[in-house]
Amino acid sequence: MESEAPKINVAIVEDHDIFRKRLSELLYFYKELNLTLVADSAESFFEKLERSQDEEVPDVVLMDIELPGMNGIEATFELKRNEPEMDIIMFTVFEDDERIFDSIQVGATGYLLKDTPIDDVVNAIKDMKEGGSPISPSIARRVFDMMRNQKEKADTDEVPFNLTPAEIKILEQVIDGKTNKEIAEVVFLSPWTVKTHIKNIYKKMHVNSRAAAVRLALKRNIV
Amino acid sequence: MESEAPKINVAIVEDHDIFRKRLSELLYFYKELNLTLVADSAESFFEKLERSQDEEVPDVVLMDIELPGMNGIEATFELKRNEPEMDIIMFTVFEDDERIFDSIQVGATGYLLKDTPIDDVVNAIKDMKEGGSPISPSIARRVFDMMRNQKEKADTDEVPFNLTPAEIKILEQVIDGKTNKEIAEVVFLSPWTVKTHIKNIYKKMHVNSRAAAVRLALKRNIV
DNA sequence: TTATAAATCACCCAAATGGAGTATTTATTG
DNA sequence: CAATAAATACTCCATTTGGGTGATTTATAA
Repeated sequence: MESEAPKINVAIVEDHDIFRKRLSELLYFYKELNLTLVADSAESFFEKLERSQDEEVPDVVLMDIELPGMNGIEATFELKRNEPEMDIIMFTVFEDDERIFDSIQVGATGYLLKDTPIDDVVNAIKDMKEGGSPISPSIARRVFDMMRNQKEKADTDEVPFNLTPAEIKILEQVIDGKTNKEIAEVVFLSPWTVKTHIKNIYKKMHVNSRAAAVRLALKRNIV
Repeated sequence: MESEAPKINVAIVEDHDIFRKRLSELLYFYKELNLTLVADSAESFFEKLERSQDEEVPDVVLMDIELPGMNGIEATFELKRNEPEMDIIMFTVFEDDERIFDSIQVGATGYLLKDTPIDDVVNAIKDMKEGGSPISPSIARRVFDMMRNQKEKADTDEVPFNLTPAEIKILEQVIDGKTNKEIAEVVFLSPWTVKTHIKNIYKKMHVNSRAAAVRLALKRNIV
């Protein structure tokens, strides 16, 4: 009965040197885990992720929210776009509704405060791999509150993607089922420019196909 | 002042031998027209259309509704799908609401009874090329009536595409922005089957891209 | 029983798409 | 003035689509 379950690959993204080191050291003691990737910024995390071997790709990411450059929520947004199956725990000292709500929106699986004991963090990681969503109790309370009056939040969310006027114009054409070339003729732009706009639209809307963009745009009447 | 305007290319689709011949002969006398394509069925019409040179492609089609095999309304539906700029006059001896309504729906530009004098037919053709929609008076009356209580008709139209259960299932996946391959995995089918279904969906929905299909499906909540 | 519709799988090919870069110009705003 | 956002244009490349054709199986209706 050596290792029944495979080790869980864990990554840490944390800019605070002392906290990062301490967390790394502590996690080494847990044989169920395999610390494969440690970064001090979202940017370096993505770089390292690209270069990592298959067997080193993290299953779980402990993501600090307050990061220099790209913050943890943006990073999670990007990460879930490309690696939807990766579980991400947001780590923060703050517990404001905005951050909690946004984190959930962008696809975080868990949300822990930084004062969570290391044992609980490890349990959280294991819980997640079994389909759970570990959340610090104080955070959970906030989440429940938000759930109760989700209406306002939902309304706030109706002002979603900050599409520029040019992008909206092109998105409308996409919704009409036009090809890039056809759109280019309508708006008097080069097809390449149209393509660039569409790529930017995809990034902002968090999709990667016309069909998905149309669906989202109609759902949140951007039309 | 020879030929100010270019000749209008005209096609005839009519299975009744005598009527077709007579119409062809009469049209020859009109120098504004250029009879380039005469067929006795929708099928042969499409065949000939494919093989016709650029300068022979009809601008206007005189389409009989009562045809053996594919009827004139279906043929118009198909034709407008591929040649939206082509003007089609429906020709028939009947004047029932169903046929009139369907003809308009599939994109016919004009609707004439077969007893229309040849001069009027020629005028109808010229009218159409100037943006008009020639309609026999008795037909026009019916159309106006339909306009007045369009509500019922519109409701009837809300049950539009007879998609099969399998097709609906796949359309839902398309709406979710999935690729054919991804859909194939979800529904346990080969990607080729998925593709076949999607092609059939397009035909039924009268579209030719995922974006357009999604838009239509959402507009008429097929979801 | 013979059409007919539905569902399934397959191949070919041209066109369109999505993704990742690079680069210039023009506002706008701190 | 420098930094930033927006708009514009272009290249390369792999993947996906859309369209055409053809074929088999099953079920249902004429």
